[in-house]
Amino acid sequence: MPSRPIIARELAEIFKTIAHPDRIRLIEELRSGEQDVNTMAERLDLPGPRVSQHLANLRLHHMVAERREGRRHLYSLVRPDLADWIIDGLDFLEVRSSGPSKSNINSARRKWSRSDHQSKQDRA
Amino acid sequence: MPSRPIIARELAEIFKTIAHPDRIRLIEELRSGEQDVNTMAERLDLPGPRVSQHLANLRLHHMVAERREGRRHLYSLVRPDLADWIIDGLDFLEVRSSGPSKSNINSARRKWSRSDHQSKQDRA
DNA sequence: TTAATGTCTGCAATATTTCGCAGATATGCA
DNA sequence: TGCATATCTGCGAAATATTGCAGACATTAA
Repeated sequence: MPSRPIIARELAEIFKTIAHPDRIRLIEELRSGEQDVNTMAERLDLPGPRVSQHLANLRLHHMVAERREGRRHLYSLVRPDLADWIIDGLDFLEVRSSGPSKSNINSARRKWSRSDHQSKQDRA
Repeated sequence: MPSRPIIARELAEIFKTIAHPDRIRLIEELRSGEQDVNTMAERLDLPGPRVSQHLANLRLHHMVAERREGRRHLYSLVRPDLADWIIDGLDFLEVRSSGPSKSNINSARRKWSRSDHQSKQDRA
């Protein structure tokens, strides 16, 4: 029974599901808690249908859950620590001159990490 | 300066680079140390050129390093803990009936994790 | 019912990845 | 030099992913 190739396939699915800038931003956005589609679309400056599709993708892989309240669809992370694990990937950012600077990375890590979440001017 | 979208792009690059079953198997294979292309191709039962291309992809993103010894090209992980981080992603495997069982996952985690590396019959 | 709001789906165009294979390059040995 | 071994590159076909947009659906309020 070839369990390793199977596990590799499942892991690849997870990575593919996450491997898009918009989806990563959505996941990190949801770190601060449940939000509806429109709010996220505005905050991330993305067209509504696109946000919707990305969320559908994430939901398909059980990474986010949906809950309806009136006409709004509220999404949340099934496993909030998913956001932490993703950020941990920054450790493996290739070191090259053209990339974001160390300070930018650390600032992103700080902004996105664990506990600090003001919702207003942190989208600079 | 929109640092968050930039970081999200870089993270997405990392995820895309890893998001393929063959590449994940190659990375986990390299966990036990430097190996040449042919050995990996045989052990993973993949065509040589394909292994070569995947490794070139990983090298492009500085995840593996190449060293030549005679006519063989030896590859190794730049950051061995990359393999651990990838395995940690198993935590986020969607729980569905058709997926690999919990026991399979844990067995894979055991096989692939930290310290145990016999090289022969662990490809079952 | 009608209108407005919030979100989703379908579709077609485009872009990106993956794959297999033929042949190129590079090294070592006779 | 000529041949075998080890690996790489190029290229076209096929599979997937992404995007924008038009319109559909569902909920609420008038």
